[in-house]
Amino acid sequence: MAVKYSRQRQVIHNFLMTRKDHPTADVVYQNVRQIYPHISLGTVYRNLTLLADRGEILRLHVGDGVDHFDADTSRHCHFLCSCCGCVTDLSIDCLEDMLSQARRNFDGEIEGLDACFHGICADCIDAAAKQTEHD
Amino acid sequence: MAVKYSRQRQVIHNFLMTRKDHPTADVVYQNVRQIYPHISLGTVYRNLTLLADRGEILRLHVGDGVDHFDADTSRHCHFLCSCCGCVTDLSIDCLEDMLSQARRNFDGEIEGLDACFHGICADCIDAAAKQTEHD
DNA sequence: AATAAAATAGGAATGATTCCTAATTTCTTC
DNA sequence: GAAGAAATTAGGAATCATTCCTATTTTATT
Repeated sequence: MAVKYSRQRQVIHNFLMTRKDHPTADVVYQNVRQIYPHISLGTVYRNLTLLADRGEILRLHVGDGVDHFDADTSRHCHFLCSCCGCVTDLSIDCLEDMLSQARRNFDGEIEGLDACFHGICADCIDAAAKQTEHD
Repeated sequence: MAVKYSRQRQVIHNFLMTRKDHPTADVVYQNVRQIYPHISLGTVYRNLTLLADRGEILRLHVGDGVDHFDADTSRHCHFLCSCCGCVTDLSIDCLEDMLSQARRNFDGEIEGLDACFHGICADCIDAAAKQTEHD
C-alpha cells in the first residue's frame, strides 16, 4: 500500500517534533486539535502507528500502560518517574556495548533494545523536600 | 492492609515458579484453573499485582500490549521475539554498569531498569530457513 | 465459638487502541 | 485540468486487557 501525503499526518509529525516529553496519542490529539479541529482520535492513532512502522518516529512502551511517541529515532534510553509519570530522555554511553554483548550471549537475531529506567525525577524529589520543610 | 494467606495466591505463585516463559495473566489463569477450577480471572490479576507490589514476582512490560509475569526477581533483561511473541531471559554482564552510568548522568533517583531486547528468536530463524528450503 | 479483617467469585466497568464504512482527498494519466 | 483509482479521513462502534464492585467465604485473633 503506497503512502500518500496527508495534511493531518504532516501536522501530527510536526507537532511531535516540537516536543521532548514523549506525549501519548491522546496528548497529541488534544494539541493537534487546536490547529486542526476536525481531526479524529482514530486518525491520530493510525498516523502515529504508520509513522512508527516506517521508522520515522518511535513508539515507546515505558510500562505505565499507555504508549508514548518520540520524534527522535536515534538510539537512546528513557526514564519514567513513578511519582509524576513524566517520561524523559536519558543518554547512556554503553548502549552499543550492551547490544553487542547481548548478541554474543543470545542465539537469535537482536534488532534493538527498549530500555526504560524508573525512579523519581529531580522535580518530584525537590517537591517532596519542600513539603517536608513545611511540616 | 495486612496480607492473609490464601490458597489461590499460593497456587498462582507456585505455578509461576515452574515456568520460565514469563506467562501472561490469562495464561496463568488457564493453567491454574486446571488445578483450581473455580478461581476467577480477577483473583489471578489481583494476586499477581499484589505479589508484584510486594516484590515477590516481576511484572514485565515487554511492549506487546500484554503484561507478563516472572517469578525470578533478580536483575536481568528480557527478549521479545517479534515473530512468535515469545519472551525469554537474556543475561547481560554490564547491567549494573548501565545503572551506575545512568545515575551519574541523571539528576534524580534511579531505582531500576526495564530492558527488553527485540528481534527474531533462534526457533523462528530455523523455521524460516526450513521454509525457504522447500521453495 | 465469636469477631474483625482480608480474600474470593463473578460480572460490570474502564480505558487505550483498533476496526469499520461512507465520504473526501491525493495522485496519476490523458 | 478533468477523470478515475487508490489512499485517507471522521466518527463511532468494537475489542481486549485490566481494574473495580459487592455479596459471600476464609483466615486469623481472642
